[in-house]
Amino acid sequence: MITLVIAEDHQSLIDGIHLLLKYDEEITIVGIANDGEALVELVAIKQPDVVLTDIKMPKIDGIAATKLIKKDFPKTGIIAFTMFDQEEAVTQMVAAGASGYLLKNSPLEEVIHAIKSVAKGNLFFDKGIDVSFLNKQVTRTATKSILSKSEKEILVLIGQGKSSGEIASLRFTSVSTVEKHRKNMLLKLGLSGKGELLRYAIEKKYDF
Amino acid sequence: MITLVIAEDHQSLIDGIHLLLKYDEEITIVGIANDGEALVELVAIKQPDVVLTDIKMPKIDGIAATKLIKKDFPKTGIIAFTMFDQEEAVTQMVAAGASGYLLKNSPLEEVIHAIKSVAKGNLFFDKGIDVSFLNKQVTRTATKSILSKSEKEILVLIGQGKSSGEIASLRFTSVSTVEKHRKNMLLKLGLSGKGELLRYAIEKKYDF
DNA sequence: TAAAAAATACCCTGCACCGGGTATGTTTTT
DNA sequence: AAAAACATACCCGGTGCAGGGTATTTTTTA
Repeated sequence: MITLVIAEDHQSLIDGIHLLLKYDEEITIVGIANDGEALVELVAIKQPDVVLTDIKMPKIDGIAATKLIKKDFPKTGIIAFTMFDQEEAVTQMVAAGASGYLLKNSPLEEVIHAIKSVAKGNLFFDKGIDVSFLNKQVTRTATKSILSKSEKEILVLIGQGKSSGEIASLRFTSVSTVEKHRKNMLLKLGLSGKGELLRYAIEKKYDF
Repeated sequence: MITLVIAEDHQSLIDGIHLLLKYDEEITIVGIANDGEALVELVAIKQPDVVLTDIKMPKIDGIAATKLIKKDFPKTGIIAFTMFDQEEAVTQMVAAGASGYLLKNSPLEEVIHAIKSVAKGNLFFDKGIDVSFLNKQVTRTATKSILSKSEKEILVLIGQGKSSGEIASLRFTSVSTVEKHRKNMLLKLGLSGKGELLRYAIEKKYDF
């Protein structure tokens, strides 16, 4: 018997999975959460074999929730169930400790395959996912640079529509510093042009 | 017997609805589309009683598809099934001719209620929807200004990260004209500031 | 057909951001 | 302890866009 906890903010999809697993002998749903915070608490109580979770969720997103769960319950198998097939989302979920990645535009039966596969300790990736870059991850670990703490803070503020001047005031630094961080981010992210940082900030925020 | 066509780009949700309606005596699914274009074609062939459609879809979005369907088959009941509860999305769907509006974070059983209700000729709105503004629509019709054709085209290009110069080349007009349209849009939309048009363009594009 | 709206195009000012540097102190990693 | 990364702060030049106008032609609506 495989025990399962689902985290997903669309009740309709949860109901669909419920119907699907209703007559399945192997899998039992032992809990449902509508946001990341509830998920982490629920896992601590129920300690399920497998967790199926969305990435974009209220309060805590799926990536952060996965990290928290894996820290306390490393043997829990976690499957991401989302509509985003972007490389970065997959990479971050895998880095957080996920064992599987499912797309919402795949048939619902895939959910069963994924759960059973992950419960056995295997990995499961949707066929729509390009896993080739997971090798690159090793290479990338060196280049993993991504953004520093200050840069991330500034990026969030940019996403909120703040100007460099406003950001400088909020962070008690000079405008020069903020602009320097902006330029460094553009370099790191391989972007160029006036609005591209704002675009990046908005899209990242909205995606997961 | 109620005949139903579903349009939705997430196969998993379609499968869920399928399971739900499998043993329902009243409703039969006569077709499924994964994008707006396929939906319009399918409706012309099957002429269903009710259509359940997402708003955000490839090729043609749900709003445009609804208008096309209503033009040729006005007696078809159309229900929007989406995760957006924003006033503008609801208003536009209703203006396009939709008879119902369901949210994806509602229980799946609501789908049955909505379909049966709309099949009888009634309207059905999810309880999560604030319908109070639907009265305002009358008032708004005068102020319906929204954006003109050229303005919308330019807004889409802005959302794609194009600069005013690039947009001018693409549209074979002068930069002055593009900038004039930008300023008019800022006024119409009540926005101000450097990145706000880009932000608006990106958020609208992602929402529906 | 007259009036309103949209599309076209230009003027000027000013500012926020980009692209390229340089520099220095701190923190983190090796 | 040495090297690398980060955070801080400044310089200059250039440009794209906002904010404020004005004006003409075409299209749409009343």
